[in-house]
Amino acid sequence: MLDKSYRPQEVEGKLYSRWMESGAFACGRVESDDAFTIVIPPPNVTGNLHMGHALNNTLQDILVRFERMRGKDVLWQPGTDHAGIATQMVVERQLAEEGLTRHDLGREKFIEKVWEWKEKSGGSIMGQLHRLGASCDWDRERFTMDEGLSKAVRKVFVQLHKEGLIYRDKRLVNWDPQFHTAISDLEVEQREVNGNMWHFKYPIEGEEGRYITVATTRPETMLGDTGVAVHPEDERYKDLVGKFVILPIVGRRIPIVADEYADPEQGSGAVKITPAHDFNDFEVGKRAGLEVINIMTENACLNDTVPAEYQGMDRFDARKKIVAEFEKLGLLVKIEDHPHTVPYGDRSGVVIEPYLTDQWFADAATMAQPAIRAVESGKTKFVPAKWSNTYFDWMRNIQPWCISRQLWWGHRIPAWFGPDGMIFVEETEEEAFAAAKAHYGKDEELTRDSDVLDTWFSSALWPFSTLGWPDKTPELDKYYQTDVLITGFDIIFFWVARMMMMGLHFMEEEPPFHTVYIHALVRDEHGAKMSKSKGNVVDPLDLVDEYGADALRFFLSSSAAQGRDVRLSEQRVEGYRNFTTKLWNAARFSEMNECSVPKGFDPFGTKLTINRWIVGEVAKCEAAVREALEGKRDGYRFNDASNAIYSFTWNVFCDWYLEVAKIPFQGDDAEAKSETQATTAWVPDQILKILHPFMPFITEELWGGLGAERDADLIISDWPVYPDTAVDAAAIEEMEWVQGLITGIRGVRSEMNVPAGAKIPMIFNEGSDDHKTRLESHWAVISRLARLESKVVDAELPKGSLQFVHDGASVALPLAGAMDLDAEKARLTKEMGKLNGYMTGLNKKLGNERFVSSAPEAVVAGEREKLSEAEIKMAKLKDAAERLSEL
RNA sequence: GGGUGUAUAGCUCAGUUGGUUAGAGCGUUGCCUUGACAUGGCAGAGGUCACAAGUUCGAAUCUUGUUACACCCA
Repeated sequence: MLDKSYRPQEVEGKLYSRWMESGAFACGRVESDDAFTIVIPPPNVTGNLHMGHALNNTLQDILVRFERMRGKDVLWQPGTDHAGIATQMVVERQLAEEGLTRHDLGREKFIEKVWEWKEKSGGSIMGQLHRLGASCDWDRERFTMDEGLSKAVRKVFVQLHKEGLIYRDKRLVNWDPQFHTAISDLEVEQREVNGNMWHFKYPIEGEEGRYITVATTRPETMLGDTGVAVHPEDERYKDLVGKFVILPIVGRRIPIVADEYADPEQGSGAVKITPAHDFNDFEVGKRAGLEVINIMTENACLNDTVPAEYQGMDRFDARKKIVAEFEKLGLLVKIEDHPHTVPYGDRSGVVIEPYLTDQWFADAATMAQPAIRAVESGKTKFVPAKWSNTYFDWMRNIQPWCISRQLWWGHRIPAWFGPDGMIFVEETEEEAFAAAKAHYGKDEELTRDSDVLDTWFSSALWPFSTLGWPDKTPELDKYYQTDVLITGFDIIFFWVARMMMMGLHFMEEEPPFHTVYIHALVRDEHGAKMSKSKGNVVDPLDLVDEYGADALRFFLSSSAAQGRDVRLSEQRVEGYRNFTTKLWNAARFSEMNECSVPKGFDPFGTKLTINRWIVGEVAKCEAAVREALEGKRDGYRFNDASNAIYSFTWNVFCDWYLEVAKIPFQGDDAEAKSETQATTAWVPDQILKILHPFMPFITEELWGGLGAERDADLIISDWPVYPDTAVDAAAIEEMEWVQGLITGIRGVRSEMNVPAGAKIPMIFNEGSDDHKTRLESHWAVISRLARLESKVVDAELPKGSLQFVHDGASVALPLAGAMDLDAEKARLTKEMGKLNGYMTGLNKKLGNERFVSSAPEAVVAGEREKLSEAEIKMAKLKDAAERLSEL
């Protein structure tokens, strides 16, 4: 006998271990050519499970479990990425506690330390996914720094380099002065700050007393100015173009140039040009042939190109000193408040410095072309489709991708420098030496590039590197192209775009997935983004502890409507916990009534209407869930799927079927009883199957706990397939009629304050023969659920009855002296008023010549039908009202 | 500044190609400890579908504009 309620804490761990040990999660378990593959968006190895992961992985698990039950060979590929900066930070912080820096250890020792950390505490998020029930193929777990994946990285780098798609260049990059590394545009956060605009006067050479005023938000960079630009059309400065200014403090003679970058409307219309420290200035400098003077060190302090008293100074201290100096010199015109955006490193949180260095770049613009075409042609489609615009926008304006990082932790760039600076890019040191020998004609000493690659470079290979590429493995053959990538919109650029580029380039132009499903952000209950600084972060594992993994999962999937953020609501999670209780108790009911599915039971050949009806409802529910999860129509609709199984289970099966089934259970018709017992056991089995992808734990527990003999765990059982004959439309219509009658009686009773316990008689008039047959055959159900004591058909109405109309028949509940006449009159009047409004609308519509002539025939006929039904109802209500008035 | 969205019941949200008396969950009100379940049952109240114009026989749904909010990019 089942306990009174479901206790997730006691079963989740046990079931998860059993699934893992049984090999249920493993790919290749079934012989099938039909593969279904999802690669997990690899979380940071330093990461912890947050709500976004919970949503992301719940959705993946739903599809994976669904397709697994449908007999596909499913691979859900798990793993983590090595998170260059984040991981290096974690380990450096540990070292700092011992008073050490990574430089004290040296590169090799430090990397050893990182690996130690990774083995000991990295990837804890993978274990946290177990708590959610994620059915990944854990035996295949990968890490972007694994040897196999590193081999893929080297091969890709070398090949792209040979194809000219990776090159070394001296360009301005986003420099993180804390981590001493370049970062990509995407790792820079533009923050709105309330800054200032300083206006400085620069004296014109040879024109005593004449100045040109420039405005800047970054005074300290003036030390690196090598020009002043004005707009070529700007009349104010036309005569100055070609002349020079003497840069204050520095004393450098720098030209005034004409360039359209200078905006005459902005400030004074003249702009100082610092090519080494500003992206726009760099371009102007290139056009005008200006000198490029780097004035900073990698710490963003001033270097020895600046006057001695500034050397070694921090950039922000220098700013103050420069401004003070200008003021002293009488060259400070004014200081304005000026809100503007400032670039910050998303990891370090410090202001990013445009910095001129040698870096490796990938030619993203070229590689983006096939990736754009793949989405344009529909080879890969985004769900919701609107995200393809975001993708296109970015891809069409893509900048060179800076792929080198001045870190120690990561894939070291396979490039070696010869004594003369010649670069040899090869997969191994031996090959590099061989190449050098071929080049120089003798052995030469080579130094390996000390930089590593951007983490996303290796993540971009994830859909094929995890399958064994560059080796031609059977897995690669079978599981690539993967099916759907499920991820958040925030990494469309970081990851999706780059996987597309790499996949298309290295996998014979086959994109890595046919569908990209972009899910929403999980916000807090007030709709605010969750963040550590706000302190509104909810730990999904706390919710799992309290309500069970199934409740959290169901909340997430039922909230995952396309294109809308998920607002966390603990109350709703609780509601889905209640749903598990409901399901549990339905199973208990089945058990208490000794229900089981006998051998040879044919659910589609039942005799009783109630059974034919519920079997059809099961089939309808299955179809709704399947269509929503197949994703063929409108992408994946997790909320629709969840809601379909939820409302079938609760509002159809529990609320109606189980109540109705009590009749045969308590009656003497042995045949009816046994058929209903079989059905009452069969339906929950179907619910367990259909619900399993969403709520894997309780469904598996009930599957094993209902005393039935099972061939296999639910997780690997077959998804149900029903014949077309499963839906008996006549049975459904009949039961809906019965339900409508019961609901009608209950409504009138409740509204007229008939005591809930009172059993009352019913007079049923003017019904069709079908109605009468139904009334007769379902009387036991109707009388029980509507609490009726007797029925009379086509009889004289006694004075004082509650009345309503059901499907054209008149239903009266005689209460004799017990009823409140005025209340009943008021009720009927209200009812007629409502109906009248409805009929007015219909009449107006049907009276409109143009509606009748231009609307489809079926629509017009439908409206006529509605009207005639309403007219019949109205006539009967009027009768009832008149009869009341006679009293 | 450019772009993309969103606006439907007190709250959170569904509403697929234009044809419903506009739905759900939560909350709320009344009744009910009825032999699966009070983490429950039954019934009810609650909406000018942001605003304005337009297309159409017909608009929550399509078009345009306005307002508010959100996000992305500069």
